[in-house]
Amino acid sequence: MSAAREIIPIHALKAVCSTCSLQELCLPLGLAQEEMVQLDDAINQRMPVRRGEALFRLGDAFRSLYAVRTGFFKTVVVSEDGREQVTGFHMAGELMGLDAFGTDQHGCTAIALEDCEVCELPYHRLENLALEIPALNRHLYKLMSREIIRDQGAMLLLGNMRAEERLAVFLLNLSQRMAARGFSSRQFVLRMTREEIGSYLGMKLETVSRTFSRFQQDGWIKVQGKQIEVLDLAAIKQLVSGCIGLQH
Amino acid sequence: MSAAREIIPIHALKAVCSTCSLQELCLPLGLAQEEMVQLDDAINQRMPVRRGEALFRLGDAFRSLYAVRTGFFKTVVVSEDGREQVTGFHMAGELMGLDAFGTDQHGCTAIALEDCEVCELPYHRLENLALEIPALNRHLYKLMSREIIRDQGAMLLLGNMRAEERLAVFLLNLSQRMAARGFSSRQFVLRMTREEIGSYLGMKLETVSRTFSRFQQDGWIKVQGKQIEVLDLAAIKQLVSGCIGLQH
DNA sequence: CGAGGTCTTGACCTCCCTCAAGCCTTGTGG
DNA sequence: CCACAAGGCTTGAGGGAGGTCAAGACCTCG
Repeated sequence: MSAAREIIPIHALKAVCSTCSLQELCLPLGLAQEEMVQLDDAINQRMPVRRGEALFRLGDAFRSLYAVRTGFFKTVVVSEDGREQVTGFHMAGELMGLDAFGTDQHGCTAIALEDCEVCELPYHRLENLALEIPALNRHLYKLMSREIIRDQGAMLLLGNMRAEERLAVFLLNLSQRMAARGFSSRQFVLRMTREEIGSYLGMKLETVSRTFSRFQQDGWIKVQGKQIEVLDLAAIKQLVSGCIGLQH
Repeated sequence: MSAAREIIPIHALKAVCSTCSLQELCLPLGLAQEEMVQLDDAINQRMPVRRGEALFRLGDAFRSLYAVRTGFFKTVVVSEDGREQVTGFHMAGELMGLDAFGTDQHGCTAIALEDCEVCELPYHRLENLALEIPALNRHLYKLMSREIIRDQGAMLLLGNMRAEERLAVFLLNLSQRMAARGFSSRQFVLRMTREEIGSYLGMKLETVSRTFSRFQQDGWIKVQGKQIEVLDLAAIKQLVSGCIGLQH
């Protein structure tokens, strides 16, 4: 955790929102050009995080939000008796730490599933800037409420749906998020293990594996370890139709 | 709970935070006296909502947050195929609508489980006031992040815990929230049906009923329909120990 | 007082978990 | 560069928690 924070990029480039390719997906969405330049000043340079490292941990003092620039994170909540629940997977342009925004402690742990880069958004600067730029303040509200809605979708998924449906929702969601970032929506690599998928979806890793196999037998997908190819999107959508699922 | 309703002053005035008995639980928490008076101006008079009525519905234009003054609400998300997931129960001092804050549409439906009164907090006034009062703005952030954490606790509950544990967490949580409002933590009336409890906890109403019966056989609680008496709090806590659960 | 909603309880069944064995992939050190 | 270890994945067999279906009791409210 502390390791990550101390590493400084080699040619300390400052990340700038105003030229970032992710601006349509990330914090600056909807800001005017001049406001975005103000935001640039409030953001710390790109920080690398190595695979397996924690960006922050549950209970850490909350100082900053983080935006994923490249790579893939999971966030987890751990109960006292050691049960771990994955609460989300996060890719480029998505913010982490909103569950602690305005408080003094992080409410979950964020772990890099591959080598990543993040932008750091120090809270006090962001707060001050938000008070000056109403559009930014409103956008922060919006991002947080979107997170609430996402979590409520996850509750519906965990509370009401069967293993097949859960995994279908998961695949569809991932596929859509890949597409939104300009990657193929039909072929992608899972960055997380079966166990992590299972934890997120409330099922055991064996059930995840079996369900993948069944989807493959049905000709819906092709699975080769972490490599997924979607063959019959319509069939998967059919299964999920009527579910609310995991909008991100 | 119904007792609370009778406390209402007869000369129905404009709701004012600065004199409200719920201020410690509600929006004004942490504001200075003068700031609270400003907040008074931004709040609409008490609105009654009849049992069974919707305060707002999923998809409705978002115009206001609502604070429960008296009574009891559920919020639900309904998927297209009609599956209903209860996402929360809300009692005096708790805000509803945060999942839509800063957006233009409500993300869930809020239904009164008994005759209720709410305070309406129009968004545009709240937003303007928040830009003037940093403490209020920060408190709004905090309320939203608390909601996110609460939902993540629910995810852990739905994803990892067995029926017994879920119901124990539910009872404990309710008991604590009653206590925080000055009601008995040992005896209370469930305002929701078994089916609604089940929906919230991701189990069927029969399982809720059976689990209540088992708790009663074990001497942990006494159940008479909706009337619950907690007999052995320690045993229930024991069952829940190590779980994160549903902080509110 | 009766009707409809709510709750309890029983019997049965199914989906998913558990346990186990073996294979595959990845990374590391000789 | 290969070998081996360790973690990750798949698949099978069996069992159990909770779902489903059904019947009847109990409220509660018009």
